[in-house]
Amino acid sequence: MSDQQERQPPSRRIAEELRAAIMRGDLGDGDQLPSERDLAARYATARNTAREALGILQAEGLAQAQHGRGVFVRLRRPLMRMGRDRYSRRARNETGLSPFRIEVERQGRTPHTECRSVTTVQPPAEVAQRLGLDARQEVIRRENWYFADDEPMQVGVTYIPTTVVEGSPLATEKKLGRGSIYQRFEDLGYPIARIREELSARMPTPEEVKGLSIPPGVPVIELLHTSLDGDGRAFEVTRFVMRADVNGLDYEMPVED
Amino acid sequence: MSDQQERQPPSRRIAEELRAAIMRGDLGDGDQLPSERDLAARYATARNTAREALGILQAEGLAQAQHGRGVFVRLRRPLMRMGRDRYSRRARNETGLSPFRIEVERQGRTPHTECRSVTTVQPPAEVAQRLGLDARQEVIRRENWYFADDEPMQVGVTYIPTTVVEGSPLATEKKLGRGSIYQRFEDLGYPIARIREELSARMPTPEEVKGLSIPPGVPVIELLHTSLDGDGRAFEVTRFVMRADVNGLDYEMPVED
DNA sequence: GGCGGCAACTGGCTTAAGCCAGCTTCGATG
DNA sequence: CATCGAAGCTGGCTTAAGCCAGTTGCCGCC
Repeated sequence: MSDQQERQPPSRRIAEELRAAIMRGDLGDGDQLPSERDLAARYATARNTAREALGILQAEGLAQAQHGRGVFVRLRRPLMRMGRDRYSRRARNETGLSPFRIEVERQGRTPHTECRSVTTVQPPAEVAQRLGLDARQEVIRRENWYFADDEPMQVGVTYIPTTVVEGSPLATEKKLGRGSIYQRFEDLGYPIARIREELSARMPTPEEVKGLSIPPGVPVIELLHTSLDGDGRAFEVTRFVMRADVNGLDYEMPVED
Repeated sequence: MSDQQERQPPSRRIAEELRAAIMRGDLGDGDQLPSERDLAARYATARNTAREALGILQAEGLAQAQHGRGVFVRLRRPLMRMGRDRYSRRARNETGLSPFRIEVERQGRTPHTECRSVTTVQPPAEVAQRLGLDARQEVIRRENWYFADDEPMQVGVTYIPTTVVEGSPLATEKKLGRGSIYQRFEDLGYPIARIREELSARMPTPEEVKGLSIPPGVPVIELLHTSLDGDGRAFEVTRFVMRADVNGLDYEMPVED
């Protein structure tokens, strides 16, 4: 044991040894870690100290506890690659699918989307700004949940100026039938030509943990998407919250001069 | 107290009440939370139970403990917006600066970059793949650390095929003098024309926590960047690890057909 | 062979008590 | 007025013990 290790409190030292075992591959995806009681005996320490060590690994996203079963190395999962191409007309025309469905099917899973509400609201300030609206102007708010094999992957809250969707089922209906929302915008005279995507990452709120079934130690990616037509008009803003253990972004694009 | 709250263990209920106070704005950025001992007295509970509650908020990125001082609401900081424009020749020519420096100065802070090593290595598999190399072919590896006002913001490990930088200080020198690495690539016959950026988010490793001074409950954004020239040749791959509390990405781009 | 119950495993969470170490504030002294 | 030391605040961490609740495996019985 190195000098640095010697000075560490036992909970951190135990965590360090378990982490090293995971990193070396001695403990692989899905493998069970020693129990709290087992570690306590093995390291001649209190059960709570061992439990603290396991908690450190969970907070780092390396392990996941299951009540009554044990603590397991968290599975590293293939990420869904969400990219610019998901908005392309070619992708839409070839498959008739929305960007999310394309990617889920690419992974051999069954996509399923659920619109949970359609309301008329005043937009958040950052949304109003991107839509070029006065904050008092109301917009249509659609809340969509995205699943793969019944597993929640992300949630998207879409804001659309009422003028864009007057008379369209987009303004009133949860169920829109098959096809992409962007085909509908095109039919309404708003063909998507440019997008802006602003990304950040943070820890999920308890509501997001619950709604998206996010394991401990897993952050979310927050993606603020703006759609613009050929004239540069923003006609839709969507705030996505994506589980970071199953979602990634993948952009390929020219460098502007 | 609602039925749901009534059934929650005390540590979660205390956390919930503190979280609500933060969300309501009753506790603002930088405000001190009640101490462990104070909460224990107030809720007639054990100090460790109160401590557990504060730990929940730290894990969510809402609070930060300081040894001997207290627990404080974590500051929400303005994000540096890293985007496609950071690679543009116009931005480079107008400022003579690298993309990182442009953004730090935009925030009124002092940028500072430090190359910590230049070595020749065999690339990781995912890097070899993106550079179109056999994994046995060696590449130049440069490790750069990026600071704003002496605060570490991100680290980037750059891989460049040796053929691209033969005879260039890029292959051998830590200090490159003023100007952008992409100007040097242009001078070497590799003008950047396209980029690919693959993004994900995760919790940082202990080494990253230490090196980047990441507060608890703050994830990192991992950005795998590939630079391509006009012929579609990849000439550089950089893996960035960015503190998610101070970095965000911001892309505006045409939708491809 | 299937089913149910029980024992033994597991994690979830609390308690009371304690000691260590960092930081802040206040009072005494020069 | 400045400095230093002590007291009192703070968080870091452990201990021993305990009880609750979920899961699993095994054994007995039908």
